[in-house]
Amino acid sequence: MKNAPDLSAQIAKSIRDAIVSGDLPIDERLPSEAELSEQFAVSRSTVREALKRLAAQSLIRTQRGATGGAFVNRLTFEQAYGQQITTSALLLSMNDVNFDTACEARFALERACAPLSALRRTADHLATMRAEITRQAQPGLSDESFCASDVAFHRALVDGAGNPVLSYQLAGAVEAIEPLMNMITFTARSRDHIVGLHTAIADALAERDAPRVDNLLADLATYTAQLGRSVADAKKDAPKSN
Amino acid sequence: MKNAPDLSAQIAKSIRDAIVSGDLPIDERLPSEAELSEQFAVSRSTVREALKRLAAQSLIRTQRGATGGAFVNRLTFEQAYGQQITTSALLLSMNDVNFDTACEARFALERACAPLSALRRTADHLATMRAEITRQAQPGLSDESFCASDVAFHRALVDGAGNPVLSYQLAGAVEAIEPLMNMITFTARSRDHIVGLHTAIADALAERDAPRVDNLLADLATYTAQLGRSVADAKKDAPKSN
DNA sequence: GCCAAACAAATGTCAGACATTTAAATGTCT
DNA sequence: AGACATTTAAATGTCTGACATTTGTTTGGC
Repeated sequence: MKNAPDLSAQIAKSIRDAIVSGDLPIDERLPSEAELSEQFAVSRSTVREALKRLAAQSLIRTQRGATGGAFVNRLTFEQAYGQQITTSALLLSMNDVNFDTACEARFALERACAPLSALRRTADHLATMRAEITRQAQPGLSDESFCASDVAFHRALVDGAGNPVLSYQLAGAVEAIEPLMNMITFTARSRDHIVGLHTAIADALAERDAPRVDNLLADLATYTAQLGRSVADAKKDAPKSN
Repeated sequence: MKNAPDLSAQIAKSIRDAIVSGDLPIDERLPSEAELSEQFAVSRSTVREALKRLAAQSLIRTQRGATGGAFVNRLTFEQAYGQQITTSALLLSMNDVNFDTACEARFALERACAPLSALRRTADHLATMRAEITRQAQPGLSDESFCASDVAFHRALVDGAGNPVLSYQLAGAVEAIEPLMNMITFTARSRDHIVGLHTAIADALAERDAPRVDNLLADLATYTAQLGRSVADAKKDAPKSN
């Protein structure tokens, strides 16, 4: 019944627990690989594999040299963002999550930020949003760049809420959808529509008009879902041109 | 300028990119460690360290034996939940995120789910919620168990939205706050109040009354934030009894 | 045809060596 | 004494080769 995990996994778990429980405080140096291999009564390679596992989760960082070693790493919001985004993107693509579902989740969460963002957004956030809107309106822009700018716009909106935890949680929802959106071809007309909504959202945020932001986001959600559906339909009509 | 990363990190990145880009499809077998070490012109240990990194991210799984090897792993929602929760919990504790901030994020996101949950919740979700309410009302319950039940209640609410992506994103927000909530002492009166709100929320969901759910969640958010603040104040008055 | 034994291929583990990096200790010159 | 160069030591990074273990496949005997 028990599926005995590898030694390296066991050791990684042991150290991970010590970190999570706060037993090993931030920036604390772990014993050297040689010492760990003695403590756990395994070879150095096994210890190293365990440490690499922890490093992959950003739980530790390693330094070479005389005063080097493995140190408990303070997980920064930046690092957590990165992990969140890759995990989310992978989750979506590997489980064939349809655009509708991802879109619904994204806009539901984003609307949750809207009131706070209307309250707290700074001039900086507004400036970022307007800059992205300008980029989005440029004629020669590729679909990919358009999507990237879209993400940046929404990131600014979310960051405007001034709550780093919220920004972190939203990172996955907002960014992971980008690959899915990249499959959409944005016509000039649809771009116009989106840019119009973005402008209206920025204006409403400028006036700190939370309800209007909410309404506009709802409109944008509906419109985006429509775009996605039209792509899905087109695919159904002409399947596998390969 | 260039901070050359370790070979094992480079190789991990290389393989990770191949997986993320879809170049290596799900359940595809990677070359054996010996073959990889030839391809990348490094030793087997280095390859193994790279593979352990990927395993720590649930990107691959390994099997021993004749037809064994490393396989591209389908990231399940379950696995992603787990990663999300540990990362979120660590992020909060390591960055001394205050209760207010985490609480605000949590309830903002949860309120985003409310309308969808009112629309789609099944009898099952309601039953789970009512069962947790019953548990929460038991007199002898420890604070820890009370918190755990609280989390379960809110998980059911979120799951009621019937959007797995939403559930995934919320997992971090809802569960990671548990350690912070565990620092609160729940008096009989505060438990009564919370149980009352939970009951009202379940009732409103039963009637699919989205606006009422939203209002009640707002009340709960306010009340929870108050509780947290009182704990923080008490700490400020009597610092470091140690 | 079936069962057991041998085989083969893969990961898991170990031991020891050497390479590289880095900070600290030491030595030397002014 | 202070500045600079050199040596040293400790740690991680990498390589090599071996053996252990697991597991599917093949083979052989009946």
